[in-house]
Amino acid sequence: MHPSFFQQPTLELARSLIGKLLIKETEEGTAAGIIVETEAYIGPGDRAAHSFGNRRTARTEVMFGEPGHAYTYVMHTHCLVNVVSGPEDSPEAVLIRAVEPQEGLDLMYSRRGSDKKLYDLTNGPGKLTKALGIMKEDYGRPLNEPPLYIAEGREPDEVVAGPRIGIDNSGEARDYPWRFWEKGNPFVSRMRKRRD
DNA sequence: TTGACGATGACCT
DNA sequence: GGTCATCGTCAAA
Repeated sequence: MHPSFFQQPTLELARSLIGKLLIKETEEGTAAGIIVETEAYIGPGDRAAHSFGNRRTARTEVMFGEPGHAYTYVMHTHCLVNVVSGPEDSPEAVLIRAVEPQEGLDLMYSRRGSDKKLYDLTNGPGKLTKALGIMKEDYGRPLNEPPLYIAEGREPDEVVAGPRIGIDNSGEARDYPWRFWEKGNPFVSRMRKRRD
């Protein structure tokens, strides 16, 4: 995508990313998937964001830079990937939560396990990074050129919004409808129990 | 230097 | 429904 694509407001970008293609090239080969689920994290006023209150650390540093770069983050035994959004000094990002396998299926199976069901390859933020070969070393990489980039995919079906997942300890931010997904797509991650 | 803590996933009952 | 693996990050000591 042209760099200007990433300059739209974070919530619009999160919605616009649905249907786009996320591609990772490695020595093993290329793997790519259509983005079907995202979540927006708008630092300054979002308790669920790592950059809440403009918190600036080595980890959140990339979010303070230009949009369109990768923010990778290690969670337990997994790596998650975000698209940095918002202008410079606005620490915002969009988490890629799920993709639909598009290219490099053999690679995905070898990385995730050949016994896996197709839908289980990439239907979660930690799963898709492993399937595509995205690692913490991708931190800060520009997303408009190889080896990690986003390109036109297909026109998504109906895109709907709802509360984000896995942030139950984030106060009022827990209920913000900042999660977007393609309605009915079988590769969207499963709903988790929420405290209500 | 240390310890508490996850934007998760796999596996078990 | 629940447990736990396993490690980088960050703030406090």
